[in-house]
Amino acid sequence: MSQAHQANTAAPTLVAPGFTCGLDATLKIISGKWKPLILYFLLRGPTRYGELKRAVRDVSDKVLIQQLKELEADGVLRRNDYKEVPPRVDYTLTQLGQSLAQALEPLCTWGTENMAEMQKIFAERDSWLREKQA
Amino acid sequence: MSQAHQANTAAPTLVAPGFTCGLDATLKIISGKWKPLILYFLLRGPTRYGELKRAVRDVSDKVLIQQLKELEADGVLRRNDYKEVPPRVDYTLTQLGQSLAQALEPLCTWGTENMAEMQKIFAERDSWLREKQA
DNA sequence: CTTGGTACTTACCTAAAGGTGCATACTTGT
DNA sequence: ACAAGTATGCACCTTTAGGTAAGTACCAAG
Repeated sequence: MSQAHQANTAAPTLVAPGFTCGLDATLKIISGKWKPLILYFLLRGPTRYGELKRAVRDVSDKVLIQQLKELEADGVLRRNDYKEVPPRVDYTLTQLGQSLAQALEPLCTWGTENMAEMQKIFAERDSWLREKQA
Repeated sequence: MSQAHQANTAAPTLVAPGFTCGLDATLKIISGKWKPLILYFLLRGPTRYGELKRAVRDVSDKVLIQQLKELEADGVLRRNDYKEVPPRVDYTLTQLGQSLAQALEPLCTWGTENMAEMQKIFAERDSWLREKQA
């Protein structure tokens, strides 16, 4: 019975025994408050930093830059520095990134299609939480 | 703090002006370390709490319960309490939840298909970060 | 009669994600 | 001359999501 205390030392088996499927791997990449938005937005094509920042509303410079770097390190996007004098930089999806961003589309669609439902739910959620907390 | 820029109609337009599409709404629901996994796993059908906990490896009771509650509040899953004496409870996707979970499949597929690439990348990432930090 | 399994709850704590604000180096517009 | 826009870097701070460890009520098995 005593299941040999498997040293659970973060053995990076990526695919956990049986269940987790590839979702795990994907989540490791898109987890970050703005990453999905960034990726999805980049589907529109090369985008300058400033555009991106204006598009992803309410993101701070620090975090935007940071997440862009991580996404770059993860090989889903590429940074293009034109080394011009007022800095000019833009970001593009790699092949990998494009397929990833496309995989996000159903989520976007779902959100759009259920927008109405969502609004109701987000309203109800408050009262629901309050009940439970009281 | 007061982003008084937009004195818009008090109605939170969910879809930010122009860009954000439904992805925003979706992200509000699936953001949570284990939520996508939970949803995706529930595609297999009604699942007891214990099963879920064993399936979603390394999640703690507190958080699992918590995320289940939130997902329930968000109307994507339903909790079934059989009110039996050793507690028996299971969780099922609602119609809404099912469509959401299905929208997650491409992500799962993507992760699976690019598993190899991911492994390389996760390895490289470390050295990449170290370089940049040094 | 102690242990284990069921499905939770609660109090407490920590790591990390994200936000704020300042600085940079250069150019264009007023 | 000075503000503004360009794309960042950095120090600092707050929030919070998530983890830990304990307890609950009940039953079955050893």
